[in-house]
Amino acid sequence: MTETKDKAAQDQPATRTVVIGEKTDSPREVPLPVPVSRPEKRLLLIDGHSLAFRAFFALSRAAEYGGGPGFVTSEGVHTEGVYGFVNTMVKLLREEKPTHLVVSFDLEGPTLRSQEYGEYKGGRDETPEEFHGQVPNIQRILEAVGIPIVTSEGHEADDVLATLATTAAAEDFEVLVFSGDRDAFQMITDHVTVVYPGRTPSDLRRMDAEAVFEKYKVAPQNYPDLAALTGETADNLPGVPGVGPGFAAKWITAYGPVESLLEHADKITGKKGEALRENEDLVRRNRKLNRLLTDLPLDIDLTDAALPHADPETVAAIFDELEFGSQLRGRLLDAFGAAAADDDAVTPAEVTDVTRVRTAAEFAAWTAALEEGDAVVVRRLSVEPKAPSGTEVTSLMLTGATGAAVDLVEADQDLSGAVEAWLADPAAPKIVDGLKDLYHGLLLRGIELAGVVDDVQLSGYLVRPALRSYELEAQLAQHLDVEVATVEADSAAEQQGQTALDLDTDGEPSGVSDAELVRQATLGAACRQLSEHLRGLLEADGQLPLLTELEMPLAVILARMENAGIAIDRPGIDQLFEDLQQPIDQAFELAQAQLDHEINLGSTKQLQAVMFDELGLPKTKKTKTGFTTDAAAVADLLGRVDPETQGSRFLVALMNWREYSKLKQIVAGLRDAIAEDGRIHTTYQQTVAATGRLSSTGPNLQNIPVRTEQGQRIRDVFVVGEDAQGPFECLMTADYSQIEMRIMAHLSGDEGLIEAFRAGEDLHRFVGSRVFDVAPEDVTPAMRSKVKAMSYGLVYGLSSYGLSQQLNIGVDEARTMMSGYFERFGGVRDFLRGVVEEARSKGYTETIDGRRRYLPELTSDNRQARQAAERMALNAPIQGSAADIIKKAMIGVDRALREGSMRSRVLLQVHDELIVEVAPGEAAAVEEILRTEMAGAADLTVPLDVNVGTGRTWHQAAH
DNA sequence: AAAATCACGTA
DNA sequence: CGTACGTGATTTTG
Repeated sequence: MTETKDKAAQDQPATRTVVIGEKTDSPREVPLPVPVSRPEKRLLLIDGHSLAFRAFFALSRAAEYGGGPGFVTSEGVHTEGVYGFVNTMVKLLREEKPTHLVVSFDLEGPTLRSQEYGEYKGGRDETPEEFHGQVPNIQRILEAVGIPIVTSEGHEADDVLATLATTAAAEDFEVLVFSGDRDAFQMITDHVTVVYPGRTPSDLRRMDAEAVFEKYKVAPQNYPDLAALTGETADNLPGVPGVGPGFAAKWITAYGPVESLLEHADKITGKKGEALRENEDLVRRNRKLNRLLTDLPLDIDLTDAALPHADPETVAAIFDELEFGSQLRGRLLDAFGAAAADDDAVTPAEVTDVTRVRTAAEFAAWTAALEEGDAVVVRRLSVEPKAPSGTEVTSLMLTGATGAAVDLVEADQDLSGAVEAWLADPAAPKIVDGLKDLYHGLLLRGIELAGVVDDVQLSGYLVRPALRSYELEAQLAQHLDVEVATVEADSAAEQQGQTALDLDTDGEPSGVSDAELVRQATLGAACRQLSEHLRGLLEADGQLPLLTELEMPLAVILARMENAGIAIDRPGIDQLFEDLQQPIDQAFELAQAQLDHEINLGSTKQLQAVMFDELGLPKTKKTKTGFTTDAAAVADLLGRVDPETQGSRFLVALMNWREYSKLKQIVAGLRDAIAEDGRIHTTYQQTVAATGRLSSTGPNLQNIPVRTEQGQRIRDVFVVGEDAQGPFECLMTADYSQIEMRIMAHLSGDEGLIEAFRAGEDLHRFVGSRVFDVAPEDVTPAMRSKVKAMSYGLVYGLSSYGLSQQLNIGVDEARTMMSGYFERFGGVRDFLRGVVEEARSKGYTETIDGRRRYLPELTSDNRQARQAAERMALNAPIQGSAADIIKKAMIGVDRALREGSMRSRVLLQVHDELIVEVAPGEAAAVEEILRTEMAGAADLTVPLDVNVGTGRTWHQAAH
């Protein structure tokens, strides 16, 4: 057994020193201090002018390249520097996570240095006209956010920063200084690090003593000595002619800093020595000028520099004036909302007792040490931190009270057998972090997994279904405020080397370092805590069954579906791809023929210029960047212009080009996704949709075209395939008919709707007859389609305006229609109202089975945000209940297929549809199962109607 | 190079 | 000024 100890303490390198004045009588050791880390007391100091100026030039140049108007408001105010400043500041906050922040600016007027040396910073180009006024705007933003600005009459920002850095370091702050002036390097100590911008202001480098020495071969405190010798062009300080940084560093190493060096100037031979002796005064003056002051009397208390909470409204007002977008605004507010909140993160106790299990005996010993009934956390232990889904599991970290790392690839038969038996043992409780992926990854090795009692991704998703990520570390931060430090890059690399050696000598498994093992075991332990925490929340809200009876069983089914994939007709898809090229070319040429210059039909920007300027077509709905050219707008324009015009011909060509290009793009994507087994294996995302739906990626098989004839050709290349036992008989599709409207009927209890479904009539005809007050047989197709649009629209929170747009009718007519609808189906209206009301007071909506969606925006002061949340509140219980129902159906279908020992298997789910690959002779039984299980998945006040079809292809199987 | 925007496919 | 998604091309921003 190998126990690893926490290496961090041993790895602390002794402070390096460098010697200067080697050739003098009194050589000195100068330390290269190692930066301290004070995550709870980290002060960021920014040289405001320096940052603004760099940002200004970077963005001016970008604007010139782009040829666009760049950063100018409609009033002609330039904002390059302001934008760049805020952007970089936010980036600094995100990356460096300071707890305190101060910005310093130079003041107008003379400084000590310019009095000393009239040409100081002379010879610079005039400050560009456009830059004027940008610093005051930056200061207004800083004031609005509440960030202290410190200046000092007669001194430069760098002196202010140096003074603050010194004061703060004395108070044990970790200080980060953002400055584009290399003179700032002299501030570097163990407590002070300079963040120095590279070519662009956002390319930031942390310069500590080591980095300065690496680059200039002198310790930071001697950087000014070096600069005094070489001169500083930016400050208009000439240096000793012919002396560059190389020689300067050599001299300093040999003879010490400027004063000492000049005393020994006679010892330096050659032309350069001569030059030095001739320029002694110059060097002394340079050294005097570049010395930063650290004792200015400043009027600031560092406790006032704690990161403030920005007031969104004040920020919004200034941003509006400067015409900045919402992205930057959001990031700024995020930085000042989030930064203050996460500074008290807890570091969990490390699990340092980790065994690299190599034999079955070792594994038995490890499992024997487990407490009876205690769940073990099982996670992938991969070298690649983010392996794509559907990759084999090669190694595992098992965390109980202690950790066990198992390399499944290197394991001998005995060990494999023991581990596999344990993994498959339903009586050995396990907690996982991503059941579907783990199950799938093990399945690829033929390993069964059972006994899983919790998946923290799924429980996290049920608790908070709208998070961006359910990655373990994100959830630990979110729920437990726990942070597990990453392994330092160099110590990791070092240890990698060690294990690589081990591998050669005594067959050490997996190239994972000891430090990384400790980290992974620690994450495992934290994962169990998270599991307990989330379980408590789910229990309290009565949502535990959603986890244990819905999402977890489903994860296993999804893993098998992903693993199965769906067969593709190779020659068919190749043929289809080729066939699509000709109509694309033809449409392109037709479009091109209407113009006198080349066009890229894929460029919205070019399309806008062509359509609205050159061809003079009427303006469409506005988008953020101009006018829309989307399909609805193009169709609308086509109906309004003379078909004999260039404009009309162009639009027709554009529509065709888009249709065929889109299809070709989809076909290309599918073709590229075909695996070696001739099948496409999508990945289902079980934790992304806020409503509880699944989604499908890589490729998305839930948005394969179906509406157009060409689209159906795509569904024809999805074919019945085979498995190890031979070919299957056919594909079978089963879908719910109008499931969302049925849920609406159930939830609303509206008698009219319920009657419609119970009678089994055509829903839209039935509703149409009520709304338009005619007999069902007198409902015209036009009436039917209007009613259909409205019924579906209601599920999405459609407004009368939206309905009028959709149906191309007046708002008045739409409004009349809607009130007519609600008059006949009052239950629907009451339900929709009630849903929003209840969600507003409770803060969340619920599906029939209790799946929640939180909508805090329902009480927002911002009307747009509030109304958007209201629409989500209308839709979430309906869409979410439908999602729950088909998930239950999938579990039922799977169980029934297994109980019947059938070979047929579910391949795909498309929200309200299942696609099954049917084995020979099983078609009738499978159809029966699909109908029974799908229809029986929920007990609503209306029946669930299921349509089933079969065929050799997905298209043919549709009904 | 990464992020945002637009457009468009599905339920 | 209709919900929920994912993908790809182009443009913008850095």
